Amino acid sequence: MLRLSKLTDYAVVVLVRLAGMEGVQTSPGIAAATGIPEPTVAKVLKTLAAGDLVSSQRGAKGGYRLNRDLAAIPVSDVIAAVDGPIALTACVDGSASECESQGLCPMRGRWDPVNDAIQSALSRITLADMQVALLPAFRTPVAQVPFQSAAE
Amino acid sequence: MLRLSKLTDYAVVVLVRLAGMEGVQTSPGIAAATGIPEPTVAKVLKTLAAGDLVSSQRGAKGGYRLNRDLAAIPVSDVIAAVDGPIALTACVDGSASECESQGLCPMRGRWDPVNDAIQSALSRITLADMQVALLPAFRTPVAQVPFQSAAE
DNA sequence: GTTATCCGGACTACCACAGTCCTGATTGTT
DNA sequence: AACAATCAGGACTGTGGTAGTCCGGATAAC
Repeated sequence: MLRLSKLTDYAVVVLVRLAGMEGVQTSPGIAAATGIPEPTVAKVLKTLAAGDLVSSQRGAKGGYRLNRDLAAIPVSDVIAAVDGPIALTACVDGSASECESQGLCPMRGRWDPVNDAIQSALSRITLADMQVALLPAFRTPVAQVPFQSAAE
Repeated sequence: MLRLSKLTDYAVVVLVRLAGMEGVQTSPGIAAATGIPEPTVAKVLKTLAAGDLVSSQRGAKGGYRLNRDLAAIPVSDVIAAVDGPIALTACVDGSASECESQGLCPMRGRWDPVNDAIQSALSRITLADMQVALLPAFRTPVAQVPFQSAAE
């Protein structure tokens, strides 16, 4: 299923929100704006800060600020920051230390072309691309909106 | 991390092995040849049979046979057969039933372009491509095993 | 000094996957 | 006809990672 962590999705939402405002924004503020629970938002932001996607400012009146423009952030960067390096299988690159029986370990550099293809595909899609898909559905008041099955 | 299930990797190994022989092959035989535990091989083969990638023949002298050539099997098909439909997030396609608050569900059709890009990339890589990366490493130890089923 | 905020962990509950096993159904062989 | 070999389709359990929360400490504005 190629599962992608929910945190990564949250990260995209948070980053887009971060891009929409001027100054720094606080975790609680973003949480309120996005509907994502505050502790989770905080966790995501900390992760993104560690990945150099956002900058943080401590203390009162502190908050987070986007480092680059949305168009300069490929999805692969977000995934790498939140979920770690993009790799389909356990032992792909450097972690080829203990692959059971070294000789016939089924996993080899075999998935490398696949990894590369995915990495390449994800590098070409930026958050700006995802933002446009987000806009029509977003911005709608949380209230009302019985069932706006927009996507698809 | 875009984790891919181990079963999918096993599936590739099994399929490549299946392509290397002429007649039908049994689960125990493939298990011995690949080093993958027998029950796991059986499970993978059953899954692959359900996905129409291999055909099965019951009874004594039964076994499995590859349906298409390796070059005609894109990786995406294997992943879809083993891990289910390729989708990065939980609610992408039909499962848009209960996305928490319907109004501001962060996940939308937003990841669709990403999904499409990955799907497209995976469709262009076939098992034949992965086989070449496998060959040099394979063929080594554990050979010797005379798993030659009785008559052949 | 007080307050608001980020930092960096530790921590728990849960769910999907990995792997095994069991009971049938099918088919060739004796 | 009985037997043996094989696949079919489950159920089942242990483990690992993810999701989500929370706490004490550091930093900076007022």
